[in-house]
Amino acid sequence: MKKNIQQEKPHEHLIKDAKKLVLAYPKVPLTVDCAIFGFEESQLKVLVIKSDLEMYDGHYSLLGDIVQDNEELDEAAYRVLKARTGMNDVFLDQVRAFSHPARHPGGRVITVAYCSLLNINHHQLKIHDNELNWHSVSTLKDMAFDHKEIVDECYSWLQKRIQEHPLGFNLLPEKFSLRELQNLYEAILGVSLDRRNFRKKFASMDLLIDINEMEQDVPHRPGKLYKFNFEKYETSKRKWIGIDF
Amino acid sequence: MKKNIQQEKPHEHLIKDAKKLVLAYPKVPLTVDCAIFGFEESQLKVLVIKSDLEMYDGHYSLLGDIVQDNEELDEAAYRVLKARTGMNDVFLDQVRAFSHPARHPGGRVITVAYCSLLNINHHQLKIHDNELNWHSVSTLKDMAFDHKEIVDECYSWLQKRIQEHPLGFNLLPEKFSLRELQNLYEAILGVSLDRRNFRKKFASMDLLIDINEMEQDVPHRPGKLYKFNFEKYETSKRKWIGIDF
DNA sequence: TCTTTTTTGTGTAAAAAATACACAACTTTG
DNA sequence: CAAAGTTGTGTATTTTTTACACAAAAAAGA
Repeated sequence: MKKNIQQEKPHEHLIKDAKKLVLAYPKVPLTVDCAIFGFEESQLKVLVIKSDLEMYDGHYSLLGDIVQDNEELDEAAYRVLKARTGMNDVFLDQVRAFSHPARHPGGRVITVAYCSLLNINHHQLKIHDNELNWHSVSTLKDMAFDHKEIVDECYSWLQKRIQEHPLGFNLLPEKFSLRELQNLYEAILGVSLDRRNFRKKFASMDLLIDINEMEQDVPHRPGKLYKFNFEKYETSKRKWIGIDF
Repeated sequence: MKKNIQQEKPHEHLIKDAKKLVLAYPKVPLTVDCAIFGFEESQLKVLVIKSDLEMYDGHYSLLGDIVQDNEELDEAAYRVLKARTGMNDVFLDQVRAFSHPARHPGGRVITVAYCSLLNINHHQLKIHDNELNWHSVSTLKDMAFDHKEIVDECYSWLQKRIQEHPLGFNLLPEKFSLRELQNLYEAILGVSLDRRNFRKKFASMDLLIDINEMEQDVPHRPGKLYKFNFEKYETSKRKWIGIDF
């Protein structure tokens, strides 16, 4: 009863013209939105701009733009970032796509959210624009579109990420004190941490370079300054195996 | 020198017609692709189908489809999943968007990748189609489009996720033995784990329900069967705070 | 210049978690 | 009934995490 006649390569069903196929696909408008975080006065801030849609008058929105033809999503996000901050070499990572059909009042627009981290005090950064400003993440509300949801998700993403990867250093100046570093972690995670254990933890990682400089112009005893050893980190990333939930 | 005249509400720049705005946006074809994982014979498998594009003749691709008008991405992914597996209540989560302009030979198509986990032996699941089959993840190569990259990324995502969340149970039958559970973790993480420590770990979590049944039809001493206590897990999710990289 | 305030910098003890490791009992198979 | 393969369990060691206190340094203000 074995059937030996195998119907190999049923060529009759194969599509020859891929271009024609794609031309028939429905298309949707696609944007990127960037949650650009900064750290100032021991607070996590996010860069927002007044919405230019009348129905969202007075509400803030994230920086975003249309994705251009033949532009990668990462490129588009980076373009938005560069256009508004003038900065290069900024940390940027995709978080996820948001696709609720009613998320944009003008009709269906799908957006891909990006999370970006930068040092607010960087010299290249010039937020002259009155409409553009740093807003404390904790007091943010009433944003345009679904941007509050996007910020919330990017913030959660950041909270998790910062515990597992050395992202936080993107928010600090190149040289920083252990107190600044701890303030950063406390602000982002929303917890207070034991100072001695915090320092011990970073000491045991051995990824901070003591540059033998002290803080300047602080209204108290200055602390030592450190740099993060990105090079060592890159070469010694360890893979953690464990089960914990 | 203080300027008191504030230009409040520059209404002249606000956009009234959001619909008109969106109509002017460029549009792109958008798809979803699902990396549907299953676990069989102590191996992680992924559901693949022969590509229907002539230029990818003989190559496998993931299951995917166009995102329809007014369809959410999650919906579209779920629709793909349901159409091919007939299954409901399947684990599904967005991984990320892939947007390389040359990723599709027919022109620009952006895709959003989803990761799905299901029990291969589930009774509703019927992979009759000759062209559709379970392929071992470890031996997968030469896929159509950028689907190998997508699978790799979904697999990495899964490896990380399974250590922090109880996803793995979606790949097992409702009742499973500790050996099956350990085989699953070992296969996905690609490591071997100490049996006693593995069991101790799960015992200490106290999330497995001993249902007082034994394995049937195994060619050796049968082990106890357990269920995962999803209810308890949901109510007792703990937030872990720590720094480790 | 002296006192107050604030912050830096450090160590140890206890608890918890992770790791390494071995043996007896059970079930099936032949 | 012997052999093979697997289940189920405990303890000792090491590592990691946590909790906790005090002296010294610098700045600010009197």
